[in-house]
Parts: sequence; C-alpha cells; structure tokens
Amino acid sequence: MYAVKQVSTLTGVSEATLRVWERRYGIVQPARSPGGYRQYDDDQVATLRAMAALVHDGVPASIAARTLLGSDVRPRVATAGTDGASFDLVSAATLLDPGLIHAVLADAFAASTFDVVVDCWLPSELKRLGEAWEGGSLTVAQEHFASAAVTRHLAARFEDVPPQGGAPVLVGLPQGGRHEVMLMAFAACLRREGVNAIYLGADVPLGDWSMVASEVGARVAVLGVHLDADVSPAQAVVDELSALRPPVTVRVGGRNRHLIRGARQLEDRVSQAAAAIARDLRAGAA
Amino acid sequence: MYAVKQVSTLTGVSEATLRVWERRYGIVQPARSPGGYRQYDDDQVATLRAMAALVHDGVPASIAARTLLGSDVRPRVATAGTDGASFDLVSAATLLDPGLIHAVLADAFAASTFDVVVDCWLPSELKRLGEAWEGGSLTVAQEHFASAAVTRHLAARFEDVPPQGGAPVLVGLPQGGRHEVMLMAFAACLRREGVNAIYLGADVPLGDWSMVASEVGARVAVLGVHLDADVSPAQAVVDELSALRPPVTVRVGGRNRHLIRGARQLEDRVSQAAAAIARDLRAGAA
DNA sequence: GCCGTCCGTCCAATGTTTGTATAAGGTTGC
DNA sequence: GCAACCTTATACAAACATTGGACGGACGGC
Repeated sequence: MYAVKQVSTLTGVSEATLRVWERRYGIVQPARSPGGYRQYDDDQVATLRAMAALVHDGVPASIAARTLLGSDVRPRVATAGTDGASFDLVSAATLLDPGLIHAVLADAFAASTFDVVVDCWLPSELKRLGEAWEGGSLTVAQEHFASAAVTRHLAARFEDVPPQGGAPVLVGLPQGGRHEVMLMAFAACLRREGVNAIYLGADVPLGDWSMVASEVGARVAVLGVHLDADVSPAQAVVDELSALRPPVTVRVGGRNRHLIRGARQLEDRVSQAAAAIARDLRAGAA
Repeated sequence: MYAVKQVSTLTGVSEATLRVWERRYGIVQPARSPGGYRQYDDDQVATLRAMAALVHDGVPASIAARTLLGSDVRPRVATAGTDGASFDLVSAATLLDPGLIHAVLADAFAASTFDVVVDCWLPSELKRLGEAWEGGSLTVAQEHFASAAVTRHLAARFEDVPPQGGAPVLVGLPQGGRHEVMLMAFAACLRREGVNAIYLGADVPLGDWSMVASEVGARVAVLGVHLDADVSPAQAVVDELSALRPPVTVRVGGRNRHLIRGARQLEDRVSQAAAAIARDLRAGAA
C-alpha cells in the first residue's frame, strides 16, 4: 500500500495530477484509509506508470486512460458461448483452439491501439507463455501453435500497410536466432511508421548482412538479441556492419541487447523504438 | 484512438491538411470526443498514410482520395519498374525491394484464383528461388526475405478466414523441419475449404504430435516431408500417431512424401489435396 | 498573357482539455 | 499539540482543436 506522495515519487506524476486523473478518468480507484486517505496497490501503480508513459509520449490523457481501461492490460475476452471465463493466450494455447486464439487476438487489438497491444499486452502474454512452457504445463507444439498464430496476426498487420520507399532498414535475427514474434511486431511498427522495413526474418547468416546492406544501400539495421546464444553471432554482425564504408548503424533490441558493443540499444518498448528510428530517419533525410 | 496532432506526427501530414482532406474529399470521418475533437482509429491512420504516400508520389490529392475510397483498401503500389517488365519473386528477392515483392504477390493473386496461384505460380516461383540460391546468385538473406514475404502474405490470407469448428486437422512439419511456405499455403487452402486447421508450424517435436492429437481429439494430421533429413522424424511421427487408439490418419505432402510408410500421400497440387481432405471430412462426418 | 481550377496554408474567433494553484479543513503519528 | 500529510472544491491559464473563409502559388488550356 502506498500513499499519494509515494506514488507521486514512484511514477513521476504530481499528486494533484494523480487525483485529477482519478476524478476525471477513473483511471484507478485506490482503497481508502479510515480517515479517507488514498491507498494504492502495486497494480494501480503499474497502471499509473503506463498512463504516465503514454501521456509522456504525447497521447492525450483522456485517450490514454480509455486505452488502459479498455485493455485492462489483459483483455477480458467474453468469448461467445463457453463458460464466461477470461481467456488469454495461454488458455488458447492449452486448448489449441484456433477460433479462441483468433478471438483473443482480435479482441486485444480491438480493445486498444496497436502500439499499446504491442508494448504492454503482447510482452506480458508472451512472458506468461514462456513461463508456462518452462513450467511444463505447455508442450512445444502448444507454444508453437500460439506464437505462430500471433506471428501470423502481426504479419497480416505488416502486410496491411503498403510498403513505401525511402531509406531501407534491415530487420532480422542473427545466425541461429529464432523467436520471431517480437521481431515481426517490431517490423510491423516500423512499417506503420512509414519506414521502408526490409524483413529478413530469423537465422540470417553472418556474411549476408553486409551483402544485403550494400545491395539495398541500407544505412540502418535492427538486430534482435534474445537468447544468450545469440550474443556472439549478433556481435559478429555488428562488427561486420560497422566496418563497412559507409558504416551501417546497428540498433539492437531484445533481452540481451546490453551485451552488444558498438551498437545503439533500442528503447524498451517496441513502438517507442520504432518511432525513434522513424524520427531519426526523417531527421537524417531532411 | 489518436488525436489530430498524433496523426499528424504519424503520417507526416500537417494538421490543417488533415482537416482539409477530410472536408474536401471525405477521406476519413473520425469519431468525435464530447467536446468535438477528432479521434482517429488505426484504420483511418492507415488510410491517411496511404493517401500521404500517393500524394507524395505526385498523385493529385483529389484523385488519391477517390482511389482510396473507391477501391476499398487496395492502394495501388507505385511499382518501381513502370516499364512494363514482368517481375517475379527472384527479381524481387535480388533487389530486396519490399514494394516490388508486395506488388508481385498482389498481382499474382489478383491475376487469378487463389488455388491457381498456390498450385501453379507459387511452386514454380519457389523452385526458381531455390535454384537461384543453390546456384549462388541469391544469398540466404535474399531467399529469406522473399520466402518470409510470401509466408506473410499467405498468413494474412489464412487469417482472413475466420476459423470454424468441426473436426480439427493438425498441420505441421516434423522435428527439424523448416520451409514453412508451402505448409502455410496448404493451411490457408484448408481453412478456405472450411476445415478447422490447427497450424503447428515448423519443427514440432515427436512426442507433441500425439499429445496434441488427443488433446483436441484430432483424427487427421498433415505432415510436410520436404528434405531428406525430414524423412526419418516424419516416419516416427506417423508411427506414433498410427499407434494411438483411436488412430490418427496421417497424410503426407512434400517432395519426399513417397518415402513415408503407413500414411496416405497427398495429391500433387496443394488445393487439390486440401479439397480432398475437406471432402473426406465431410463424408466422415455425414 | 489571362482565366479557372486545384490544393496547401494561414487567420481569427471560439471552445475544450489538462495540469497546476489556491483555500479551507480533516487525519496521522509522534 | 504540532508538523507533516491528505482531503475536496473551485479557479485559472496554457496548450490544443474547432470552423469556415480567404489567400496565393502551381498548373493547364486558350
């Protein structure tokens, strides 16, 4: 339990603003002490953090609030029919139900904006999926089923946006890399930002990066570094691309991105990272 | 939901122009806040981006608007090569041009029916792609780029069809299997036939097949057997599934399908194979 | 050159949204 | 009792949007 002043420190939002967000948008409804003091719990602090992040990015407060309330960071899916339980990716994976997973994804994307789904909902669901797999409650096939469905959905979103010209940006995983889901999400964000993203996918051999970069005249490449095994091949890619003349700027994302030297680390949130790249490209082009 | 300022940043179109496009051409009609502020959704932003791209390429705004409004959501991609040359997958892969490959695929699917594209055009293009790769005129990255784009396109087609109930059919590659393109094409055909296809994707471990089959009560599984290395894991899957009670009928497709024992071989052409399965299921259910 | 059309920008008056400031008073814990 | 903390309610200003008309550069036909 946190008092308003602590929450203000924790979130970087002034106390007055916290109160006004509550009154105007109902973003959280903290419990009250006997004397009427607000008492926030951890979930509410997390929601307020998300709200603060959105507002910081220029989303109007009213819309940010509606987005967060609508998605609830875990969309309650009232799937027609069944027992009214709240379904999520893990449930859909367990049941191997194409209709259900389709509904879960459609609802998640309908309840909120693309950016919020990709930044908030998707990572948390993938994390739960990974935990369920590690915990043995999900088979590889079930995990495949779910991540293939998510990737397909994202691919469809990627394809929805007609590719545009402009400075090309390579997107891929280093040799040996798998786990394409967030990479696809990132590519979709990039293309939605109007960036000419060239999606190379998983497991791109070392030598190909520089060959492709010079072929299309790319000056920027984005590399996903997720597993420990990805670090060394990724470092090799960075070294190779940096040695080119003119050099190719490499940006790295993923859990292990901080282990890579000579490349700029991407922002935590996918949409932020994509927006930053788009901004830099526009600035560079201007 | 996006406010006008965000949309302006997102699309690179000034706020005044966004309003004037709306007023003069009705290109989008955003919802309004209680106070009358515009609130754009994702689709509208996508439309505006397409509009901006067209205008940027020199299309007069009035025409661009009519094109976008008239043709539903089919912005015609300004193909780089307007010289009338017939482009193909290999050229698009060589150039690593997202716009071109998008156009190639859109043209292919527009020029004839889905079945014809998947049965005739796609295999021959993939064959040419493979030959170019083996001949060294295409790098792995270029091959990835093209097959990822095709897979995405097919995935979007798969997602277009809402999944239906009915007897489930498992679709996947055995342990170690890659090359998902034709598998995805097959899954898309199946779903278009109204079959409840459960797409497991590549590299599904041996033990998972029977686990998944009993989980969802599948009586039919489709297995792709492409490479020589896939034969032995595929045979193991067939043996395992056949041993279940009740047994799961396995159908095998792909270049090396004739090396598998105890499973029915699928027809040569993907659409034929999918139609046959759909027919059998209907007959079995009826 | 002249005219008409197209299209992005600018303007001004008005209204909305949002964070902050203020006043008056209650709660908490030492 | 007292200082620090919190409450509600009202007020306010800066930032943001709205409408509709007017303006001027670009382009094409005559």
